[in-house]
Amino acid sequence: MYCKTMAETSDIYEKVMEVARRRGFVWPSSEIYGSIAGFIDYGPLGAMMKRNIENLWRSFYVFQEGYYEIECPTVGNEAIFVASGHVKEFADKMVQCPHCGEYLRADHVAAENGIENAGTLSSGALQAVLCELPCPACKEHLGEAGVFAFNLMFETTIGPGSQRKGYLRPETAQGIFTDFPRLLRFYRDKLPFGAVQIGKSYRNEISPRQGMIRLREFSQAEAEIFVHPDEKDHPAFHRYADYAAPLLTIARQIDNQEPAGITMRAAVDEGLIANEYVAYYIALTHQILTAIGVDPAKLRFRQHLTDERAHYAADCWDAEVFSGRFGWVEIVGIADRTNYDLRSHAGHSGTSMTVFVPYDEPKRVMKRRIVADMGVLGPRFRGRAKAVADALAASDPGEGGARITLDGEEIFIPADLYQVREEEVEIRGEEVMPHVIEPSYGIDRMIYVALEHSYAEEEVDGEMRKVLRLPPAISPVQAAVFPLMNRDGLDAIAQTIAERLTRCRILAQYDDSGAIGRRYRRQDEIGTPFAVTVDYDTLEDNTVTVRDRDSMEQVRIPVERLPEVLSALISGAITFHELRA
RNA sequence: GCAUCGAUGGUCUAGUGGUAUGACUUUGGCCUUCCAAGCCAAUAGCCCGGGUUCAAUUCCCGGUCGAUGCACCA
Repeated sequence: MYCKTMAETSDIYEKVMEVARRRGFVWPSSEIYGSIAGFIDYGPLGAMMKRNIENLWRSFYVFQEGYYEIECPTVGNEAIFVASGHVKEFADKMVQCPHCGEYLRADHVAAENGIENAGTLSSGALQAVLCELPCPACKEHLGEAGVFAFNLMFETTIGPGSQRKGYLRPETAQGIFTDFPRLLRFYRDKLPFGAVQIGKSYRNEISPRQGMIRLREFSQAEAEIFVHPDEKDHPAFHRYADYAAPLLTIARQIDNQEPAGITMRAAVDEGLIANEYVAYYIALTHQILTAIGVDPAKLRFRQHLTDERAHYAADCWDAEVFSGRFGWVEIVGIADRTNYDLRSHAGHSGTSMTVFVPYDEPKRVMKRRIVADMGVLGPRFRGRAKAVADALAASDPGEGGARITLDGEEIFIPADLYQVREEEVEIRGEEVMPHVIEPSYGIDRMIYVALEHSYAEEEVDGEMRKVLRLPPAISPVQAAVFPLMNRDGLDAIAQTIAERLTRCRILAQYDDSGAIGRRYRRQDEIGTPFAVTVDYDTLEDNTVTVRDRDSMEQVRIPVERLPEVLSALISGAITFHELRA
């Protein structure tokens, strides 16, 4: 009865999650009261690994790129999300069939019945259309079933009396946009600049059934980079110009082709990627994802199809990682969002969201000014005189006078009530509304794919060895320290070594329980890259063995060199193989 | 959200209208000079709520979580 292929594909997920649960990476949240789908706890090792991944991300975006991190509340007032479009757009119009109780997407039912532009109809219009249509489940007429919006944002109220509506943010980005004027000051009024935020976001998913992949509370790492709309060349593009990444362009998707490895320079030159900024962050993302242990052979960058991408976006690429369980999973979205967000917030808030960009040389232009004769206008228009003068200034006067419109009333102003002056004005620059380049990372998904891709089973002496081949930089524990025997003072030496390593900020775990082989296996399973063993030779010459998780090979080094050697191994400054040589 | 199926120590599992099998793990002890060795012992379990019944882990209903299909996925 059960589909065998499904059982096989879910294998890797089951295995990874079994280890993750048992060893303290990921747990169902509030398990003792019954967990709720879409919420997870990170256990001790998971929380450590998550922090390591976030720090690796920081090392790129904050340290390399110089985009400072900010931290905004997860609860935002309604106005933010009205402006961002989430209140209106981040919702599905739904209808419940009065006969069978089925929940349906109202616009989909309409579209299936040949209604044009069903997706753009208002709730009221949909309601009218749906009355006569049959429920796709039970075929009865939907009748007066009410169309309601199911918004994916969690709603809350702020303050006593619950007067004020708030939402849990569905993305961290809005906090950066709403701080734009402050950030602009912070970066001393110059483009380009960027800000990043790592934090929780919330989406009340209808049916989150994909474990760690689709969560209702999840962590994002987002960067918003504000650039001049006409200057989308990245100042450090040379860093990734020759970096090749597998690109699944729109054309290749239409032709059903595989992604092609292509350098960023070529991709921009050939117009495959909209600009250097987008290309730059595609390459940087490739670097980050492979650094956390994603298999490069299972990584691709897929360009959003024209109808898939938001109408305001100039270009959008998803970093997709292949999961044995979920297929190609979107991990990162990299979009050129143009000035959509800033324009929207400027409009709704009335706050200027522009940057004054001075010209190299101030421009002198002849400008025609229309100056009203207030001495006459004042008495004639009284309270409206100022408005008339302003309208006049913006008008285009004809021969005998100017026609202006004020409060819907057309007024003719004779030419003798104003002067037209041709003046030379100096223009020092212009107000520019920046465009936004947005790389947006799903941290939880990064953690899952890092675990899945690093999970390995191999046979050693007839026994199965489970090992997480995590890159040392993201392994929750970086070194294990064992006494070969739990006696003859070996244990005391090993404990001293473990303490010394932790003082050097290498997270080391001491373990003297059970046979040495068992202890190696325990650490293999949680991805600890290196294990130090104190043996009887240590008593003679003060050397210990360092064992490499992946090759299970060992090398002897003096105890005093341990912090230095392990640090180099963990940072990748040297490889274990080079150490052995 | 609907439909089908499932849920037994930490993990994987056997089984049952009369409180539960085995293995692994874990802890303590013995042993052990580098990859889950051996011996002894201990800890620990029937998803939650209601119903039927003298008695429910088992049967029924509802819920939660998970798998699958449909729907959904800004």
